[in-house]
Amino acid sequence: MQDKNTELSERKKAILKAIIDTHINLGEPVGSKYLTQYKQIAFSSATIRNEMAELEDMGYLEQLHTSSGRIPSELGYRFYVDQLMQQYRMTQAELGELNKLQTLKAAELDRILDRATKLMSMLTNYTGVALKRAPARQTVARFDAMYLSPRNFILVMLTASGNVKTRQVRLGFDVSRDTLERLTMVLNDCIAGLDLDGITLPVMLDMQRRVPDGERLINPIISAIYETVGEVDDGELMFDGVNNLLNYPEYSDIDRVRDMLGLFDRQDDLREVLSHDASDQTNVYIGSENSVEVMNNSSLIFRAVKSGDKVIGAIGVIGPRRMDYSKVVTLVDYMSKNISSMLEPSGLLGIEHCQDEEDS
Amino acid sequence: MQDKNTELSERKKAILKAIIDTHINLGEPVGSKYLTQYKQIAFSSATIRNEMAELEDMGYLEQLHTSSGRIPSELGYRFYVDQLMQQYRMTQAELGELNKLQTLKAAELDRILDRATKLMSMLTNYTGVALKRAPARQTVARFDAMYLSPRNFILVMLTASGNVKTRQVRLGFDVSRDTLERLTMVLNDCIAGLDLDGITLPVMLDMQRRVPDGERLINPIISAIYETVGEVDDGELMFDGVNNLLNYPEYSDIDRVRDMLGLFDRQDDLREVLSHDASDQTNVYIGSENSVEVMNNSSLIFRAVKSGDKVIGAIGVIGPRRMDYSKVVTLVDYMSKNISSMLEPSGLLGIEHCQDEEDS
DNA sequence: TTTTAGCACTCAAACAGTCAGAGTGCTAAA
DNA sequence: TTTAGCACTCTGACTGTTTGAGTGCTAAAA
Repeated sequence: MQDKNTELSERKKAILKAIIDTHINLGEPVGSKYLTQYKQIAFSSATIRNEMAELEDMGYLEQLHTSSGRIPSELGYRFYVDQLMQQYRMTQAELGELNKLQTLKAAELDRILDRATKLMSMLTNYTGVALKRAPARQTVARFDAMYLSPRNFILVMLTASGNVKTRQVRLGFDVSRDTLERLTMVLNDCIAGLDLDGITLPVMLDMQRRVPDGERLINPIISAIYETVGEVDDGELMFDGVNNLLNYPEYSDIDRVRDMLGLFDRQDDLREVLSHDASDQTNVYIGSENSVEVMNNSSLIFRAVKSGDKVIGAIGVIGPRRMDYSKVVTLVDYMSKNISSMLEPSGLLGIEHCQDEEDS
Repeated sequence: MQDKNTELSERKKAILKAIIDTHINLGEPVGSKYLTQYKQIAFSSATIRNEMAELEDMGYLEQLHTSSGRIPSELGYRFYVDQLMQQYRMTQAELGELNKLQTLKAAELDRILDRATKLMSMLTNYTGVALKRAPARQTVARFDAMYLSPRNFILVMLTASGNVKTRQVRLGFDVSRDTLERLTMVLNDCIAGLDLDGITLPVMLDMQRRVPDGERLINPIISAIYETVGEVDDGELMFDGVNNLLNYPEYSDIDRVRDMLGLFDRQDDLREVLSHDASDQTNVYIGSENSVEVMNNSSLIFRAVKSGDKVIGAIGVIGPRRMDYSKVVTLVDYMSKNISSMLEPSGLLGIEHCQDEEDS
């Protein structure tokens, strides 16, 4: 066992890099003989073998059994990501696809992230993920109502974070257009800006007094609001291209597939990870560096998406441990910056003191 | 080969039923000896063997190899579903879960179907699917706008089919509240009720004249409308519990899993099937009765969901061919009727001649 | 001192052979 | 018409063998 502090020699680095590069490509253990074809490594297989043995002692490589080639260990991948891999150069086609996102410049964040996720999965052939963060507390900033018929209307709610939620309300009795208008006014007046706990009995009684038919009307409205806004909303998780993973032999085991599908189904683990970073860098979690157990054989690369200084989400890619780190890091980087630049802070949360101005 | 027209003897029916019941339970070929434990079949294994051989000749059973037990053929399942299986009795727990859906009585169809899908997958342990049909032509019945800031507002569109779509619009210049109000009025006046092809140049020019700042304002608005309403919308497909399927040995083959995930990913095949039935009955597609090739080893049970006479969607379950038909048919039946009854026609599409009344 | 050729060694994967067990079809007796 | 019994078939589990890829080590070459 050699001293860990020893810097790796250039030759060792070259060999390690070559091993990881080919393993990422082919997915199989790499043997000493195979490496002789690289012109950067002009030595016999025997020499390479010695180096490989040392690299294994140092913890950068692993062997499945005595007579198999080597595969990179997590430490190996880590070193590769930190120091070895070369900058990926995006193709024109890739740049073109990525820049298409600009078309959605004026659209909602949901839509942007959704498209971005699809794009990432398409360009990388892994699974694209994105998280839209939920604000700490959901409050409705503004109410509006759309009259349909005497017993039907649509309640439109704009949350403080700039989301729009709608909810159809059906009543057992008739309501006039005027009443509806009055209702919107009172809602904006009394409970806009309050979080759900703020809607106390006195508030409700007050509203009931101020709206015609209030005794019958207010209660169903409030519960509609509760249902819609109060939905457990820890942030929306999106993903695309889960079945891309099935093309990699790493996921040919049915249990692995079950694990991954479960991960995407339950969502909470991923959400936890993705929302737990506000830094201005691209995170690379290799295998078990991630605390989520079912991801121990996968890697996750993601980066926060910001609007100004505010983290409003994250976008990333999940794939096998032997992922094309160079390419994925570059793409995630570019994509995240791209989206962030699309979201000038004035745009998305630009609700200007709407409450004060509202009342007639 | 016996005459197919011959009615099956009672004994044959009992044996066939027993075979299918146990195969559905255990998932393995059923042998003659195993069947002797049923008290309804009080014969020796030799007798049963003879009957089984005949049932195979008649096409109801199949054998994987000479010395294996029998499994039901598609014809066998068909006969079972049509004549043999007994009525499933829902448990109290199941009924309770199903009836919980009533809480959403006043909610949108999306929400109802989404919950219903989850419920179906949960109760059956297969995959629940639902389709919300798209109307023949998407038109916006009503516009509304919510002012956020001088350069930001939210456009709320109510489609003719009762859906609400929202779209944030960000402008490069300031717009006043009054202008926005005027804009809504003009939109409702000029293009509400029109389908997208109806928005011709003259119409747009007219609108530009009638709104302050119209030359700059109308164009981005129209393209926002196009983008939002014109999205390819063949009906929304939802599903839940895809990974339930992984628990069945039928799907332990990675290619099968890939096929199924692809089916849910592409959506169009399923959408095609689910939207192609307006009957008042529960459809049972066994294996290759379904034209979708990747579903040849699965079964699909679904039923249209109606609002009055109008078919507005469908709900169903996908599972392995040896599905618990009795249970699933009963649940799908109940669920579909339940939802249909929640949607009195007056409720969901109850927009009453809104266009005429609108103008000031 | 470093590199390399060569050789013995190890292990997985593919293949063939054997065996037990489950289930069958058929025949002859009940 | 039913059934006991037997010969037969096929799968799956297990074993042993072979092949080939790749290794570590040693001794010679550079």
